[in-house]
Amino acid sequence: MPEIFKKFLKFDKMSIAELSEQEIVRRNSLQKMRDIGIEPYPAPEFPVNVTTQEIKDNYKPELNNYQAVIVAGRLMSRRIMGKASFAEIQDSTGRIQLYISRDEICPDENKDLYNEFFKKLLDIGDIIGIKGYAFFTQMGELTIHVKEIGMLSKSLRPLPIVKEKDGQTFDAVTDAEFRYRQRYVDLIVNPQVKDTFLKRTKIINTMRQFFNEQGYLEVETPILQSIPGGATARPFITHHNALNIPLYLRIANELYLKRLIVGGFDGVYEFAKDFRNEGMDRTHNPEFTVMEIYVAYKDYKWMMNFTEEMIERVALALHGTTEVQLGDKVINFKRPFKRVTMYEAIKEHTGFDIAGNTEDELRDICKTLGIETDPTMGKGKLIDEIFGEKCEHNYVQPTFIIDYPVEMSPLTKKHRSVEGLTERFELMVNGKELANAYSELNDPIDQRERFEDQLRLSEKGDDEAMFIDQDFLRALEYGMPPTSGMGIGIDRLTMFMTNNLSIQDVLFFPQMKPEKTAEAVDPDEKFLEIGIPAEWIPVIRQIGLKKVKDLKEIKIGKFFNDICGFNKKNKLGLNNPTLEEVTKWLA
RNA sequence: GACUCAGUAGCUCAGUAGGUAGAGCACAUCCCUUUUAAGGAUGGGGUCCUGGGUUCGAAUCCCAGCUGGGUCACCA
Repeated sequence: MPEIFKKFLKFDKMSIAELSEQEIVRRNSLQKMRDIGIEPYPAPEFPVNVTTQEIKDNYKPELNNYQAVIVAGRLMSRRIMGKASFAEIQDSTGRIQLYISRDEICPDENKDLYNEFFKKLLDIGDIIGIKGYAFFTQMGELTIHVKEIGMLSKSLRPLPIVKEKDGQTFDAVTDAEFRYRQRYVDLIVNPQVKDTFLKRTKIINTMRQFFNEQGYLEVETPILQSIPGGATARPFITHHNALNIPLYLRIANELYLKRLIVGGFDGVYEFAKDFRNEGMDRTHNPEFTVMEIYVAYKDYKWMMNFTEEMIERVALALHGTTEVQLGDKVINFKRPFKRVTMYEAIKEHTGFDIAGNTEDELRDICKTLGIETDPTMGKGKLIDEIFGEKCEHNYVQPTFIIDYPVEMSPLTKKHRSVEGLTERFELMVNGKELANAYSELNDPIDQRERFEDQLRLSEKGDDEAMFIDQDFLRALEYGMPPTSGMGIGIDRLTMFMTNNLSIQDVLFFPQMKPEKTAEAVDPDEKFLEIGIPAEWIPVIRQIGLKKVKDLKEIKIGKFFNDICGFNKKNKLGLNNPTLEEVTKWLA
């Protein structure tokens, strides 16, 4: 029997033809463990009493502490030297070395636990539990001297092997597709990935604590909305069967939070997943996290102070300093942040003072600056274009851009002193918008007119103009106190705070195209039924024909060539069938 | 959506003016009681992303597609 087929014959499960050599070895080990009485997936709890990090932080030989530790983790490397071995396990806090001596874990005559279980049946990636004591090796490495070792979970798939020495990493898994589709593997083998996500949670916890200290209330509002309001974006649409109505995944939660301010809360906030059916790139994922907060009796100037205090606090909580590395730049989140009006920004970066300019004048300015326009653009849109093209990218250090044109801000209160503007700010960091805030529009008549303006835009073909939310207007008509609200992109904030330039690196599971699922494989019997000799079945599977049905769709000549070619190429030594025989198989 | 780069062993990657597919780690077998990214020896493992085309011959050249990355466009 040719070597190549031995692995296929050990199993008769239908999927076995798909397995790599190493996966087959591991499945064999799994069975052998059971044969010698070791359950590879035991049920009882395993009473861990310490983490590897705690031992590293606190072990002192002179104190003689950590002499009865119980730790559990994933086996990450192994160096076997006869009757003694070194290995590393990794728990949620890091890695630690193990020292295992044959005669200590096998005090009796039977040395199977060491010779069979540890040396042969255990694999890198298996999850084990150990009992032992801490000590330093002659090389000065903190190590656990193992007294007992036990199986907690068998790993059937080989992990990528990543090695490291003196901070230098070897053979790191860098393939983006692999890392995002199998984030669980990324987390196991790339420690800095875990760190990013720990920081992400710390950012959220710091913000939450900041809000709660001031007595603001964390709330939840609907994700399924019948009118997707509060922002301009294309929504995802779904359908509710019982009500037989379309529902939309929220693009924002603004209008619901304001309803709660109407209802009498002084401050409400929500960490919210929003969904937008638009393009994906380094800074956009279809679902993303936003924190929105609304505080009664405040205005946007108060909110600027509040926002910079919050962000400075986050930076300090994470880094102990306000200076944060981002790519080749250092961003300083020390408050106060610079404040620049939109008109000042445009004047500074283009030389044009556009205050009081008409739409036609703005259009001419755009032409001079080389900015493309189209006739549907109104005054606000033109100003927004100029800012976006010529100014935005210049604001690397945190800067509040304030006082936006009214046309771009349908939910914002009109400016207290300047005609045509609103009381709005955006916080720019590294040339990107990080936060957006207003003095909220609470005049229900003005709000209705703004919605109607949006409706007209929609009728002109702008598919992103806002819908009119009649219930929201009804709420405003009961009276909403003067309120300031702010929204901040948590994914972007995390990118800035963790020095990641892609949103995919701050989301555990970024959106990907679905993987093609491997086709099921017909079992041997199906192939035998149509007269194919057993020794040819693996060959047929290897050339990509997984099902008997596939054989009906292939040309006989190609099939004949392929299987004989495979036989020759791999030196299987099989006797090639005749063309007549093959024709019968496929008949 | 446009342009562009990439896809070779479980992982990281070589490779060829078209001519039998390579390394390191991992894996298997054997030797070794304090090793350090990797002790020594031997060995197994590939639909070179998929499908067409050119050719005596394609992993390599051409076309199309799939998946991913980057840039741009669109968009908060």
